[in-house]
Amino acid sequence: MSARPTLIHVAELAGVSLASASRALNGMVASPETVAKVRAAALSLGYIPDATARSLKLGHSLQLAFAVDDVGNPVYVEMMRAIETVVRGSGYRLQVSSTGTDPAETVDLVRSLARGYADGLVISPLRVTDELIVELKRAAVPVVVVGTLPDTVQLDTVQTDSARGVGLAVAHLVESGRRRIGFLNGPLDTTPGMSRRRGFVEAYAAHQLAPAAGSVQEVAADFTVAAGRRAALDLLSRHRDARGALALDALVAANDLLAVGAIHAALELGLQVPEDLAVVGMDDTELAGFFNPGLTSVSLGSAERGRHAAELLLARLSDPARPTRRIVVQPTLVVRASTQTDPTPEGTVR
Amino acid sequence: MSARPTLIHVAELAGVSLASASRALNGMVASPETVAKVRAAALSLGYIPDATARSLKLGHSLQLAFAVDDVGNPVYVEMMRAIETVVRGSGYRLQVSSTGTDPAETVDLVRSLARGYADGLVISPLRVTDELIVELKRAAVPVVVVGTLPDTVQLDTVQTDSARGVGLAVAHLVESGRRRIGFLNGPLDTTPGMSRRRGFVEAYAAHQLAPAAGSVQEVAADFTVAAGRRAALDLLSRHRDARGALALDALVAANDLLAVGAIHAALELGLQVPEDLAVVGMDDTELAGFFNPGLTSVSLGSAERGRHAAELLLARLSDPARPTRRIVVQPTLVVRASTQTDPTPEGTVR
DNA sequence: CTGTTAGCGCCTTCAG
DNA sequence: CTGAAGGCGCTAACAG
Repeated sequence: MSARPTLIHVAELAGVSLASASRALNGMVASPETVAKVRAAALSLGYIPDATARSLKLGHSLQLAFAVDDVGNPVYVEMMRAIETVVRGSGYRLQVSSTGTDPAETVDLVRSLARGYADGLVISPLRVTDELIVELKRAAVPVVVVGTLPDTVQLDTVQTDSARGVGLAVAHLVESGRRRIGFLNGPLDTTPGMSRRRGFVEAYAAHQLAPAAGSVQEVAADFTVAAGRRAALDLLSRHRDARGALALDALVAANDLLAVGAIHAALELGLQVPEDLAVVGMDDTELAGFFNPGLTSVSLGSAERGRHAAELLLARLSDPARPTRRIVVQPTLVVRASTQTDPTPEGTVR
Repeated sequence: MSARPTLIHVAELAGVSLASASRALNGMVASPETVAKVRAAALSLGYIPDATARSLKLGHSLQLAFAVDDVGNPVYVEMMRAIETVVRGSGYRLQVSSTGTDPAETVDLVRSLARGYADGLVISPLRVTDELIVELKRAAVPVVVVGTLPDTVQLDTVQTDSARGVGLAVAHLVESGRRRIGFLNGPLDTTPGMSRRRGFVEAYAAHQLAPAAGSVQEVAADFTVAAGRRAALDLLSRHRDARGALALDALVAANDLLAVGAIHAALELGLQVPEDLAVVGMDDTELAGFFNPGLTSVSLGSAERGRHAAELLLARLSDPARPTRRIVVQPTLVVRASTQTDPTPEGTVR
């Protein structure tokens, strides 16, 4: 393999100058025969323009980035699809980065991404550290945050009221006749974990639910099915008496993955869902619709949030001076079989 | 906002030369006081080095790319995690691109990605067109393909024998006493679709299964749950007589997503899984383990394939001249509740 | 240890 | 319509 051909080689082979070659390939003014010669030369050499050099010269890369903690979570996949739908056609390409749970990694990623590799960034961080905020603000390219930030931070933001979402879940369970409601949360050092906990505590008080013996709250190690199963196993065994009777009749999980883990745990313990234990998830991901039993879930409008985020980013890209916006998407409840004991489960598959 | 500070501004403010500023920031030889001055200047200006310029000069970006048709498919998530595990620590960062089903998009992506934005690429394409192969071969950076390529193509490759995988599934069902086995495939213009079909036809012949009335094969529109449900609905209704009796007692699905869709369809029709219909998936994704009922699935070693792909890529990066390798990962069967009528379903959650 | 200089590959005025 | 020349921001020789 010889070295990659550059525009110089193409120009030489075509017998024209570098400038003419560039113009010919980019559709600028050039005589038809020059275009033909240059095209032929480029083809025979297998010439591909260097994106890096192009970006440096042009000042943009036509790439946008979407950064999340865990692409394995379907909620981010839905967001990504929505973002991509908006972005496509505007000439940008989207690339996804999975940052992992380490906040330092996220900061690191933002730093490098936001300086050259992408023209804009949508980020949905689980853990918002001060350092991350600093980095987000000084990023060289526009950043849109999907999630909650301190009010003082001036950044385009799309958020949801997940505390209210938990409230919807609890209210639905209370209406369905459940009173001994447990809460399966994710890590408390995350923004979603914090706000969901607040939502649960408030709802618990509002409905005057009596605290059971032992805490009805359990914190999973992360927002995954495996962690949800383990935490649910702990929570459920803690609330079982010697005869195996369960002191809990419902569970609100902080997201669908945890909810699925919880259902799995319940089934392992020989419990029936929803008869013995009703389960509500959050995010209303595709998973909720096709799981068995169908999972009642609080939609946090992930697709809508993604769409808004992409639109905000595009808008800022075309007008860097526009005032920052903060969009709030309201949660809605989607009822399925996991909380319905009557015989008509809503076999919806979307 | 003023223009972004460059290294020149830092150097000026620190009262040193451009070169010294560069050296000071990159930890090259420099006097302690120079380092201090430059650091201070950089900090006060909020200087961030331009990644594009750096890449152009250095000739590499320290970024690797993983391109798949649909990041929504958990099999790719597992591959990605494995790749990331290998790549991390070698100094590269991984970015993911979801190309969508359009082969032209994929070609386009390879073209741009493989010229500047990344130093290497792992790609797992569903549809391998001649044009894609051409593009893969002429890519300016090393490419590793996860999937099957024509034998003549000289590229590092990691593949699996999915035809044999289908064979394992059919054999298991036959051993479990099933004889009227249907096949739920993905699109036939995809590499996996083609090879799985071959596997099914061969297995069908090998076990001397009698063809039922009407085709026992059905092709879903794509490899998703929704498409699987729809196709399964078609297939199952076609094999039901007027009294509702099912002429099929088992289904092999081309991946876990289709299998889940099929189970959903079966339940909608009032069938019991596995009593009325046993279902086998492929890929043995996390989904298979926590679905209800647990999904028997043929593992195609997605994590292992990802690991191999990453290692091949790293190896080629450090030695571009090494001979190309072709690694084959063998499928294995993982039995769970969806094919077991006896009362001990293997509630495994991994 | 430091400053000067020459590019990385490309696009784009500016003259011709 | 074409060619020559000047950078985009950075790093790596090369002298001093």
